[in-house]
Amino acid sequence: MSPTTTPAKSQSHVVISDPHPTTLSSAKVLEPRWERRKDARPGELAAAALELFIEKGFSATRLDDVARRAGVSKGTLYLYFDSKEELFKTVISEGIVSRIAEYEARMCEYEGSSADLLRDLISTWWEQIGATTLGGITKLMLSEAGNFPALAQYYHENVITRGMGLFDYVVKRGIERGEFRNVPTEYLPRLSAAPVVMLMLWRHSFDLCGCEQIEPKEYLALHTDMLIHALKLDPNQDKTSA
Amino acid sequence: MSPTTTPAKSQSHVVISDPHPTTLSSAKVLEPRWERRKDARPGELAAAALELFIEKGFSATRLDDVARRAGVSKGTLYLYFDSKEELFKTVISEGIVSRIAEYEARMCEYEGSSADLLRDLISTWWEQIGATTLGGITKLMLSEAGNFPALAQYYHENVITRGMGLFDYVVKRGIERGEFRNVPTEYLPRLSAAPVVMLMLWRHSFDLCGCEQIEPKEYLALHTDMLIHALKLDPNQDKTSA
Amino acid sequence: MSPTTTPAKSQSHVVISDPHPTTLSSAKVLEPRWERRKDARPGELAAAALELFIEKGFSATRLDDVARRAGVSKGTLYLYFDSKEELFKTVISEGIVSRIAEYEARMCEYEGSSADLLRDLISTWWEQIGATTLGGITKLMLSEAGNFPALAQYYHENVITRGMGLFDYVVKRGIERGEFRNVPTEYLPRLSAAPVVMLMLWRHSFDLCGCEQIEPKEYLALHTDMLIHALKLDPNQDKTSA
Amino acid sequence: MSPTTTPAKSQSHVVISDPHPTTLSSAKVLEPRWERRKDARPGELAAAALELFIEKGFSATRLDDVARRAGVSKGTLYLYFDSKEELFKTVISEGIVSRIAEYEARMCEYEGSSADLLRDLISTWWEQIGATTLGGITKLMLSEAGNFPALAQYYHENVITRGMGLFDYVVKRGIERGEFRNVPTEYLPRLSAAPVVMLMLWRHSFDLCGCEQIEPKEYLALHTDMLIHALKLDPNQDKTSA
DNA sequence: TATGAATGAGATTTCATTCAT
DNA sequence: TATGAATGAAATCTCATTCAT
Repeated sequence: MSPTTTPAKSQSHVVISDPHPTTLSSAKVLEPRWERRKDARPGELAAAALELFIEKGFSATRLDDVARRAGVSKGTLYLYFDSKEELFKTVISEGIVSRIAEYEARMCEYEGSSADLLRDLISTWWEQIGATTLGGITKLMLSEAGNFPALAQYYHENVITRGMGLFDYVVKRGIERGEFRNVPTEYLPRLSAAPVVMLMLWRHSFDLCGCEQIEPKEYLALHTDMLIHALKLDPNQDKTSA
Repeated sequence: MSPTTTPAKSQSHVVISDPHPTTLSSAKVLEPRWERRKDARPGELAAAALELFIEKGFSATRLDDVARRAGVSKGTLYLYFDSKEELFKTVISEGIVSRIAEYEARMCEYEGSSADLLRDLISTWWEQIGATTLGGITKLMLSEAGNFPALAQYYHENVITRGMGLFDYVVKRGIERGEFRNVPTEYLPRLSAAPVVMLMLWRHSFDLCGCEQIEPKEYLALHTDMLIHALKLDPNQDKTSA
Repeated sequence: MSPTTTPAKSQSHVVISDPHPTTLSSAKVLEPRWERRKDARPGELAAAALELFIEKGFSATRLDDVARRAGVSKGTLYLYFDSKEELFKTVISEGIVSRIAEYEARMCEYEGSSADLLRDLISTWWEQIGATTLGGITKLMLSEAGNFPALAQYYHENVITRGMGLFDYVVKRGIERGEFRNVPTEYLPRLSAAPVVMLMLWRHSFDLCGCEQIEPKEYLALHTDMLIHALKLDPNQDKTSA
Repeated sequence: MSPTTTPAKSQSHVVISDPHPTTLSSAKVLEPRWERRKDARPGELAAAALELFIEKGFSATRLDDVARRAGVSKGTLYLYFDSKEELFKTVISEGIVSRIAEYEARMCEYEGSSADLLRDLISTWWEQIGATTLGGITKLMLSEAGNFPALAQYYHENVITRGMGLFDYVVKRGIERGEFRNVPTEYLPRLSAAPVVMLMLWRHSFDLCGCEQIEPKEYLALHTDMLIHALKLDPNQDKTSA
């Protein structure tokens, strides 16, 4: 369901169709204000829903609240979404508007050192993904994976795997080019990403309760430093260790 | 509410009482019918509830299901817990029966190298915490932090902070004893723990949907290796880098 | 149901079974204390139930509370009463241990003036009935009349009517003996009794909420005075007025 | 919550708002099906609830029944009232829309004899209050005073006290103008009102069970006559008696 | 398109009643 | 006789969904 098309109800396949990235992430659209923004509606609704789903979880979110936050009546929701579950699926799939693709492209052209590429990846990821709505979606999906296995699988394939792919590309590039130690690469992307993901989750959970705040800049800087250190070639040998 | 004491209702405060983690494990009993009365009950109920809360989340779990899984009637739940929310709180605080304390003690006496201690910590943590119910509780608490801020705060103070404390101890020990690089330690424990926590979360979310399985042994071995590598002293200089 | 006979079960008329008369009016019995008072049980239970029914009404009273107040377990109630409703009926019928009969007898022998007899009736009634449990029962029965019509009817016949009968006797005696004005007597007893009844009700309702307290002595004194005044013969005529 | 305003929920305070007594009268509407939506709703619901509360008491009344009697679904009740208790409070406070105020005004202007004023008060009271819903509310409140002390207090202050005030005014007026005996006035209003109140209660309790019916006209006529007689000056003396 | 009153299925909670001990 | 854990039917309350306007 694209926000720029007519509201097409009841999408076909189990999950997700047609992600049109631009809209979900930024719900406030930039029309001339004199005109009651018409087609922005579904996007606004989804945005409101997403916020609440992230805050409270799927079940605990009432459509009443979604409607109120979106500033419409409850009935209006049903003009655009067949059911609460449909809304959820839409919200998730809409959210998957990956800059991942953009970044994939950018990476291929990169010519600097792999360490620098890794640095860039981590900081860019945080800025483009972790700190945006996508961070919340990940937390949401993680919480609801048990209740929406198909959706979770879809999310895994389309977001997680591709996200990991970015890391995979960098570390393999580094190893192949002799810049990094030759560590086993199966879990390396996950390990590289774990702290970034944790930061995303933290921000949408304990951080909210006035618990300990994490300073992303410093936290990620240290992570990057450690990671590169860990991948650095052993100075007095060209073998790897384990 | 300890499973071995008399069922005391309405303990609204969140307190760790009498940790008997074993009771939170298996709820399925294979009696003939409905004749049994003991005071293993509260523990059984809590165990059943915990399982479901972890699987489906708090709101999505119906008390009907909890009762069914525990093999009792719905009314019985109210014999031991004032409300669903109370049940949730109990389940969380009961679960926090940390081996953490045990491990804290053990660590102080440790005399080997800090690298070995770190290795030990990570593998022990996984075995004693990550792979047990506590792992699920963490996922649950992360999901519900927004809905139960007080409980989340409590959990943060009593579980997360102390868990991080273990890592804190080890890395500081290593640095002080000149075994590790002198990296800034503020976020070091988090970074060291992040991959372990991610593994816990994974197991209770995407792992369930038949997504990619992670082999804890190997995953953690790599993490440990990388971490120690990252902390290793730079061989031919006494300075640190950043 | 006489209070002085042996507990005869299953009396004839529509309602009521199993009254254990001796006990209800005074629950604390006078056995040797060394022996666990056995047969006092049902009476104690009924007494506890009565108190609560009066305070909270029938539906709002939980058997749990009755048991607690009587100091027994809930199950015990069922050893003596078939159901909550049965308990209610018993409590009502037990309560009807009328001093009315005694007073009826006393009245017949009275030889003084009818005004004095009226004075005596009012003050005695208050002391013997209004101020005792019977007052509460009246309030209870009035509240529950809609839910227990048969019982209400029974109560009407056996308590209210006979109580009114006392007043009826007095006023008719006064008129017949030329002491009182010849007013129509159909509603005279009710009118004479109304203030006394209101006092009973008040004590078991608004009085409890810290509202205005009524001083029975003075209140009833004024009532008596007014009543006698109202019945006094017109001084300068031997006819009646209307 | 006034029946003519928008249904505002959660007015926990007990306030007299916008008395439209007429709306509390007939709940039975004879529509074809379930198509009607207006804002006569809250009034209809309250009316249905009141009837049942009076008949059966608060606890014994099921919201199911209220809904059925009002011809709506159970859920609809919660559109207008936060809880059963809130409904109760609303019903009580709504009911208190006293003609008392009107009568207070009328009384001040009265110029006839105090005896006539008293006559008028009694008959008017019966017609305007006793015979209307307010009579039932009094019975209800008396029954539930123990369970809703705050509400009872409120009722006492706003209804009972003011009602008594009417009688107070008349008898004091009579005494001051030398028309009545100089009796102590503290309890005089209560005594004057007691028979009228009893009549109200009777109608909503024993009267329903096919017990003895009371003919209001005659009953009240006698009461009035007696009362005036009792207050009449002693003819051949200017002193009072006691 | 948009509303929001109304619905009804289903959730949580209560409590009279039972029954093994 | 007495207990109190357990039950299950029924009550209160919630909320996704519908539909007349």
